[in-house]
Amino acid sequence: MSEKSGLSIGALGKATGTGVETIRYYERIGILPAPARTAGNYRSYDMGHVRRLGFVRKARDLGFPLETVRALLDLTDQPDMQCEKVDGLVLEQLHAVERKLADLERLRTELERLANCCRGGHQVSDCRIIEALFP
Amino acid sequence: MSEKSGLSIGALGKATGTGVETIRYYERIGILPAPARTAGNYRSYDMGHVRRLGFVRKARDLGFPLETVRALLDLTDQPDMQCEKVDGLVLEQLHAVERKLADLERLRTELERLANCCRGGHQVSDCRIIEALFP
DNA sequence: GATGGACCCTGTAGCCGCTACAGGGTCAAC
DNA sequence: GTTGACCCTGTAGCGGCTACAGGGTCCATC
Repeated sequence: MSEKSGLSIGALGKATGTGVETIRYYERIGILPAPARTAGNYRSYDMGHVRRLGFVRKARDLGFPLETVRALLDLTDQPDMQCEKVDGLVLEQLHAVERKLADLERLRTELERLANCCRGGHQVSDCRIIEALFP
Repeated sequence: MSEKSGLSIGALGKATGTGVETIRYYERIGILPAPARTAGNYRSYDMGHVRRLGFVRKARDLGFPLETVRALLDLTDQPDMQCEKVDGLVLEQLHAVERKLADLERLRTELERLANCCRGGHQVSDCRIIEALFP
């Protein structure tokens, strides 16, 4: 992989903390453009790919679904657009996270109650957790 | 569906708030035992099924993975066992929920920061959100 | 007894975002 | 020339459903 300083898929993976299979997957679904190939048919990535994949990783780490990542990438490809849409996508994701947080907090409360209603030492036939789970 | 007062799959679904396809799926993977059949090959459920599926629904609503639900069901089928295992499974799920909560809270903080660093009115080429997402 | 519509049956494929093979090819070092 | 690390394509699997397609059954109404 030394033709004109391109990165191999493994090197790109290391540079961005992404698995090789994931990179190929991103290419297949059009998140990452297909790179040039070497004579031996190896993928050869440039710095644009590193940057783009880094963007994808960060957005994914923030929980953005791939479709939203795709939309964000489309926006970065149109630098003259107004950026309200970017803002909207981020707020939408923030609200999604807040909804999930609220759901999980309810869940935690329920599970704490459940855990406290029986602390072992019984037979299953007598266990209040099991009782509580039956409707 | 009036042979000996059995419930049809649709009736069981309504009684437990479960989709018909989901019930068939639970049967396929062995979460719900296969019921009797009518002369016309319709599934015919009894009160044991209603109770068991209700249990599954409640556990699923609490976020228990199906494999854990299966383990809980196995325990209810052995009423003479000590119930420490039940307690353990609940605590494990509680901890899983707490881990997810911590992750999501970090995410929310990040997203709030991101949302506040640009409030529209720019061009995408100038947008600090996009900037912040590039590594 | 014919018809219509609501329900049911099986089997298979799709969703998301990867991940893990199988069965091969390529490349650099020794 | 042989090892061993990497790469290639293609396909299948994960969890937990959900959505068909292409049929069969049941019951009420005419």
